[in-house]
Amino acid sequence: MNNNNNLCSDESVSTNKKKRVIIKELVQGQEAATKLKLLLKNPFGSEGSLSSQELMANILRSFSETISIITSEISGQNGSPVAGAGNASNETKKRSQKGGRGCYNRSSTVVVHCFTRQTLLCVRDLDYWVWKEEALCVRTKSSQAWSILSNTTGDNYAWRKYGQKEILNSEFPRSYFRCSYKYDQDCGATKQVQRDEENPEMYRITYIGLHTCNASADSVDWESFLLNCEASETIEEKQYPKEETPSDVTDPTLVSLNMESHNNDAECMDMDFGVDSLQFCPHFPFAPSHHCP
DNA sequence: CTAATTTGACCCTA
DNA sequence: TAGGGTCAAATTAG
Repeated sequence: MNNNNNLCSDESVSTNKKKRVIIKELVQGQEAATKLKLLLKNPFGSEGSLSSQELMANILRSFSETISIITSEISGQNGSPVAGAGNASNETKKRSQKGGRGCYNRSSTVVVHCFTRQTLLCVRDLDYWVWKEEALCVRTKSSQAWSILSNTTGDNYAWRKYGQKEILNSEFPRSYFRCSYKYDQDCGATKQVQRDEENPEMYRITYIGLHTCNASADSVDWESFLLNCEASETIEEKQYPKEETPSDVTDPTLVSLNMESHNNDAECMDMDFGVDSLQFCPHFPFAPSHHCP
């Protein structure tokens, strides 16, 4: 009885919190859109004001955040971003009990999430992003997944590389990263990084799962990250550059900053992707939501 | 010495 | 059975 009450209460608090986040994001998006409108009237802007590209990035971020929250609510993944991810320590125990490597928990492997085709549809009008029309299927555990093209592998998160694979018919290997706090804080976020075939200077980065760790980037960090962006880094030839920690990220020349030619975001959002769990706007360079405690 | 990366093996899905 | 994702021992870096 008490447990039920507590559950209802927790659920109510969680729902209210999400509503506040949604409202906040929409208000921020609205403010950014208003500024953009004024900026279009006065292209030179005032000193200290954000550029149209930065404002556009803010607007997209707000939409992405809001859509992510709403869609995760609808799909019933509320509050537990990655099925199985929260059991990292338990899985470790299971593994050690079994005593073998690569022992998968069948019950936690539920969804094969294919999303490249959807991304292709969404960005097909962009000269800047040219996606190969090959199937990219990511084996996930009921997690959200989204993909970006960027000239840097760094972001505001700390990652630990745990694998690298040669990919069939692909010139470049794919690297696998997990959140550095996977075991400390049961964070199940992972990402895959691979040089783009057609633009070898760019990295195709696929984020899988949401961060549940306390080390996640908030919007303020993201904005400073965006505003402090510098020129492109030199890409190492032999290996991917080592992952930057949150303190030494210097080059976020973001994909969203190259979106001038894309003026059809509404179409992007309204598209019927045919994938129930699709929960992202692929234009946005970072994870659409990091709902950390 | 500790932490991070590399890399071959193992396992799962299509 | 092939291809890709993950593990963990070995190696390297700080």
